[in-house]
Amino acid sequence: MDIKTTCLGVLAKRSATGYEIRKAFEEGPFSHFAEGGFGSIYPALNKLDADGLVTCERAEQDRRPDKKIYHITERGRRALTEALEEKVPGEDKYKSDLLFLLFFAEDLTPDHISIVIDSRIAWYEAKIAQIQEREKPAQPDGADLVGEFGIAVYRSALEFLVSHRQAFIDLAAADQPAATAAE
Amino acid sequence: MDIKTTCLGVLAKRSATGYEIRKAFEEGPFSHFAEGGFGSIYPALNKLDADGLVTCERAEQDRRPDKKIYHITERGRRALTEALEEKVPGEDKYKSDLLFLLFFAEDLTPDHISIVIDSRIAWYEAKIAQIQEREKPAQPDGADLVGEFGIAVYRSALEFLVSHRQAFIDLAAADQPAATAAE
DNA sequence: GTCCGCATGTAAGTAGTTACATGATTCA
DNA sequence: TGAATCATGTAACTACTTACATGCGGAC
Repeated sequence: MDIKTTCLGVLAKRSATGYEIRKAFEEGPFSHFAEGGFGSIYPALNKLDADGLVTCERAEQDRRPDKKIYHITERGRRALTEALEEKVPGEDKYKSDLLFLLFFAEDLTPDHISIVIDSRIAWYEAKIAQIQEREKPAQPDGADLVGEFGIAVYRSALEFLVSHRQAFIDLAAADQPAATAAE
Repeated sequence: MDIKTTCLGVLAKRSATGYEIRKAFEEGPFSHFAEGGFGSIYPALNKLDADGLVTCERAEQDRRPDKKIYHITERGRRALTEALEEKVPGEDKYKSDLLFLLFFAEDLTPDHISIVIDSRIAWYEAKIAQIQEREKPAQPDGADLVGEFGIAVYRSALEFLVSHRQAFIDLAAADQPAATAAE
């Protein structure tokens, strides 16, 4: 999804400033599939405004620069559903730097492999905890179900890493006899 | 990973032409985390050649245009390991269009949701089957372990979709009483 | 006789990242 | 006094995608 659509997605849930949209990309439930810095968010909001998909409300603040609170319009909502319905997302490339790296485990040092795997394990644990923090309502909505999806996938990745950690390290150790002997 | 590094990754496993690299991105074990069309592969190979990270062997062919078979050099191998060791991949954004779409299940039609979920289920099944086709050696290498990782993750995503398919469809149906009534 | 696979490339365009620029407030 | 948070933006750059250009061979 492009940055305009993801901004529209955040605004469909609640009105927000560019700054808040960025926080949503970093922390909230959007952090699992959206990203983007100020350099892409602000131009995107300006374009959405020009296209009439959002409106901009200027809010003066005490001893702070003005906020620009963006609200989604009816046309914006329609544009979002159209963007979502227009294509069936056929696949998700992992495009995972971790898998790419582990693919070449034989060519790396055991040290580096263990650092990488351990930090990823910690990251998965933190992510799962973060999603679980939000209490589940009796009647879950799309966001809740997507959160459960995330937990299921993160958990299986986490378990795999925990159980295969040593195997990857052994691979790295086995293929570097020269380096090990030299030191 | 950028296109130059992924090309280098393919060439680290075996020498190949630009055309074959693209096939590797589409079919082989690289298809899980690498992608790129001719428009990015050929310029990347030229740059790698200019930088001395690969060499280019011209192979004449019977009644066909010349092939350019690229081989990785020692410097290329070093550049690859350096690229892999230089940063610890801290996270993997799903950047998943599917999750983004399901997040807004309430705003979509039950029909669209079911099409999307069913096609994704079929895709996961095909992917898992494709990875399992390669027979496992007694002594698995990085590529084999990464394949198992992929299967574990795909399988948990698949199971989640199968078991929550109806819940997503119900969400879409529940929030569109006006549309349903109007028709 | 038309489409698919093999084979390589360029040019124009899109999208997004990174770095820069500004400035007040609050907390340690 | 220095860093972090709030707050918005621009300019330059990087990287990749899409469309175009060319052409033979083989299968249906």
